[in-house]
Amino acid sequence: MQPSGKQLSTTQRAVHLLREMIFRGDLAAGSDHLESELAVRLEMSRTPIREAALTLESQGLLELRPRKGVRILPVSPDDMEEIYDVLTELECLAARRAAEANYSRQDLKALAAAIENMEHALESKDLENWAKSDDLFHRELVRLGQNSRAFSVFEMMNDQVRRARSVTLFMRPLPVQSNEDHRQLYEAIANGDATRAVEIHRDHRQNAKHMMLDLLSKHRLNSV
Amino acid sequence: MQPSGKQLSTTQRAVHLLREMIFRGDLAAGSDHLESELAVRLEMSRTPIREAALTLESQGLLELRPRKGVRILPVSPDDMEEIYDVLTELECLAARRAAEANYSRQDLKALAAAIENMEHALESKDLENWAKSDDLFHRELVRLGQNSRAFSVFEMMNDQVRRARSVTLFMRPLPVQSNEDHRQLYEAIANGDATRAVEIHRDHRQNAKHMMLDLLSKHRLNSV
DNA sequence: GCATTCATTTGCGTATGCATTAATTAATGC
DNA sequence: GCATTAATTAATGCATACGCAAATGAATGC
Repeated sequence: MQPSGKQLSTTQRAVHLLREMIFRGDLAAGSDHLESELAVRLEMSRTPIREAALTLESQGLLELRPRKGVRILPVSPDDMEEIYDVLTELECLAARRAAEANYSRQDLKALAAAIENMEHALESKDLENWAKSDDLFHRELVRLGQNSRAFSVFEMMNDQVRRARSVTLFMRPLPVQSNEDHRQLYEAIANGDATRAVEIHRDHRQNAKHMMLDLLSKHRLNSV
Repeated sequence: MQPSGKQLSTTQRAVHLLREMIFRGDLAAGSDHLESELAVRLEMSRTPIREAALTLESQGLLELRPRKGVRILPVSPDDMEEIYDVLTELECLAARRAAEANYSRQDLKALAAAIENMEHALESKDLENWAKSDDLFHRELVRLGQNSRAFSVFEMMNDQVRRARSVTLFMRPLPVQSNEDHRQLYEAIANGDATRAVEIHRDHRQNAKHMMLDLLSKHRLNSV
């Protein structure tokens, strides 16, 4: 949502870089890092590091602990459950509002495109791309819900899920049902059937949650 | 949720003070304030002001605009609708989880106490106290939902509603139905009837939203 | 008198410095 | 040898300093 033709401030760069480092696992969950250490690593002074850390702290990605440095927050299965539950509600809200909004098929074409991409990816068993399109689908769904606050909370929490999913992606069975759910949701929205849209999507999300939790527990992943 | 026996850091004080100033209307919605101006006003340097502003920005209370100072974000009726919609979902999630949690009446006593206070306040037409207890009820409900993320998003958004409600409190009819709703919700939770709990509370919240929006529109309050 | 350009001001972004205080290690007593 | 306390270290929280860029105002040309 930033004007893209702008050169970012050092603080903004710090936010981006730290996020990436966290998601790439470069800064492992549970690890501590001194502000000054990060400063040399990103070749900037402590100030932008601190400001970025403050931002990321309020986004729930890390924690500033005096004298211990910033701690990358691990996400436990219980955390995961919390996150999925919140995401479920926000996405269902979006689904309802989207269905009520009388969108044309044209308005929904990004959603449809995401579904097609997922189906193609699934056929060629390209899980990475499937995950990417799945993500896009959910994001587009929430965008269609037209609630900027719901959207920003969604983005925040979805980031955490993404991290967990990148770990479990190749442990799970092929997401055939998932694609089917999405297509049904799309139809419900296009038909303006809010009740059904919510019903489908709530199930979809709860299934996803249980799948994730089962995987985490089966593989003894107590934190991601 | 801070350990209360602790002396706060300057930055934390700045956060608290700025919040208060915003909610008391001391910093009016839509107004701009230079960092340096706030610094002298709170008798501290720019650094903690900036850090506090960054925090409050990510909580949606204000916006940092280079060279224009921090801008206290006005809340429009559309914003209000967004906020109510998110709150509705999060509180309904909490209601469902609370009902599923098999709480004893003992566990629910804070909830019951809030209801009683509301009823007393209503009898003596003490709206200020009614609002306070109502707030407590909703907060306790979400707490019982046992989802820390939902809780913190709730708190964030509830702050904004509180501001709007303090303006409209004396414009509205006596909240008789509201108390009745709360009592029914309490019973549903105590009886472990999740479906009914959600049903009641969703209605309750949607009514509150429409009441608020009607008041804002009737009184031409385009921003709070 | 209006516009355009140049100078000036000013607020922010970032760096740096410093005092405070927690953590760690050394030291002393038992 | 262990515990308790003193000394040292080190990281943060905050203050301050500074350069840049945007906004404002002055000056010059037409």
